[in-house]
Amino acid sequence: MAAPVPSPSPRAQRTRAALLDAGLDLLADRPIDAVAIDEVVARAGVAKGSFFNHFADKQAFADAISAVVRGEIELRVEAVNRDLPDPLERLAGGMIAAAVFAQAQPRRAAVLLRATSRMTPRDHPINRGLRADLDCAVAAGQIDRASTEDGVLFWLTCCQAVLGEVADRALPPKATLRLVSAMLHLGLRGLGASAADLARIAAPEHLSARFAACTL
Amino acid sequence: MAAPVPSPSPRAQRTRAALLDAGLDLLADRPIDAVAIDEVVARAGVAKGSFFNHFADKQAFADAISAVVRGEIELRVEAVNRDLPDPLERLAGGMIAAAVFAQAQPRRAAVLLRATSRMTPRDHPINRGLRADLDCAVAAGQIDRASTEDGVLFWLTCCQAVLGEVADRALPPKATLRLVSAMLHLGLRGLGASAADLARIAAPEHLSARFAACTL
DNA sequence: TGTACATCAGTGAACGCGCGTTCACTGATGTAC
DNA sequence: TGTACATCAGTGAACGCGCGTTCACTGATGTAC
Repeated sequence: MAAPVPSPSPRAQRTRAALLDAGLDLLADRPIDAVAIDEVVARAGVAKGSFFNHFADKQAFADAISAVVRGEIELRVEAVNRDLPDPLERLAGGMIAAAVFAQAQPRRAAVLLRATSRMTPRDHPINRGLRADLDCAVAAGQIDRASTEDGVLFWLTCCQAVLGEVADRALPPKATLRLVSAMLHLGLRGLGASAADLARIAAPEHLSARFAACTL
Repeated sequence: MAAPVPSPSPRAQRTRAALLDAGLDLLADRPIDAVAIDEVVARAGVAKGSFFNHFADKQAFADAISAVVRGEIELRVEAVNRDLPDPLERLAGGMIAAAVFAQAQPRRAAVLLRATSRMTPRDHPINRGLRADLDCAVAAGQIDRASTEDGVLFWLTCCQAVLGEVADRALPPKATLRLVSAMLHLGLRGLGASAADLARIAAPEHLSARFAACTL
């Protein structure tokens, strides 16, 4: 039997959302240890005790907030890659999603950049997809046969650099597009993509369209 | 007149060094906010009051520690690049230094990775050198003409990925060399280096020699 | 639809301890003569 | 070289407040009949 999921009441949902919103804002500027629960509840407009109705402790709260932001990015990755089978385009989609998110929500991106420093462990779902796309691109002869592990590290790193750069410098849309185009060139060429693929995937007009497909 | 620098007494130097050592060890595992000054002084074997003889406050202490580690890496970069004029070799040298350091001192590398998350601001000396090498490589026709800014971001990011990977996974020397060779391929090719330059610079025997030149 | 009761979520006062910072004092190091 | 004095650095007890966590109570929401 499916456990009778005790879906939380609307009131509880509102309180939880208010706490998460407050936390998202506060964690954009400071690490979790420098944020007092008093601040969180004050900003959320709820009593201090309510905090512990929703989160076991401070760390659980921080984890929940990271999960929220990661989830938002993953949604964008799915959106921008929907129905695109070309593995190189899918790799590009990850970077595009990171960039669009950082541009639209620089403060939320900052939260993620601060969270546990380095991104996602080896076999996180987000990396599983990335690895699959890399393997697929190798199989299709679009990029060099090289260690997939190294490729994952390399590509994730490039995407993270874009996320950080756009969020830190609060780049406007135009500059964001420029940066993504440049980083796609650097990154995909590093993987061994052909000049033709590069020109196609990093072309500004093409990117523009993909950026648009990335909104929720 | 040069100010009569009041060079600290040997006793003071010893105390300061003990505090820094203790901090280096503790900050490898936890962020500064999660490290109590009591722990630092206990490990250093000095009285709590001494801490404030040497550091204005906790944050100044954390900054000093970051500076120590950054300095150690910079020394290795200088060592490995000494008398090497080829800009591509010098770019590789930065990555090699990061890798060797992370391999020899994974805990110190962890301190740096945790410190203020993203690396060094735009015009930090370490980046100035990197930018010069990039410009130089472009001028020599070894890599593509592209935005130097993007190149700095890209290369720094690759080096940081290597630092993190080697330190986090505590890679042994062999695996470290393998990773550096792979990341040099990915990174330098991304910048547009020729196949010949790549083969020369990332060759394992050549790298081995450079690794050896990187000790202090 | 109305009433009684059970459960769920919110409230804010209270607690207590951990930790950064201060300070008066002591001992060591260095300097002048 | 020896003595007196000044400065520098170390010491650890004391302080006090900030903050995470608890808890008894209240009000709201949902359910049974």
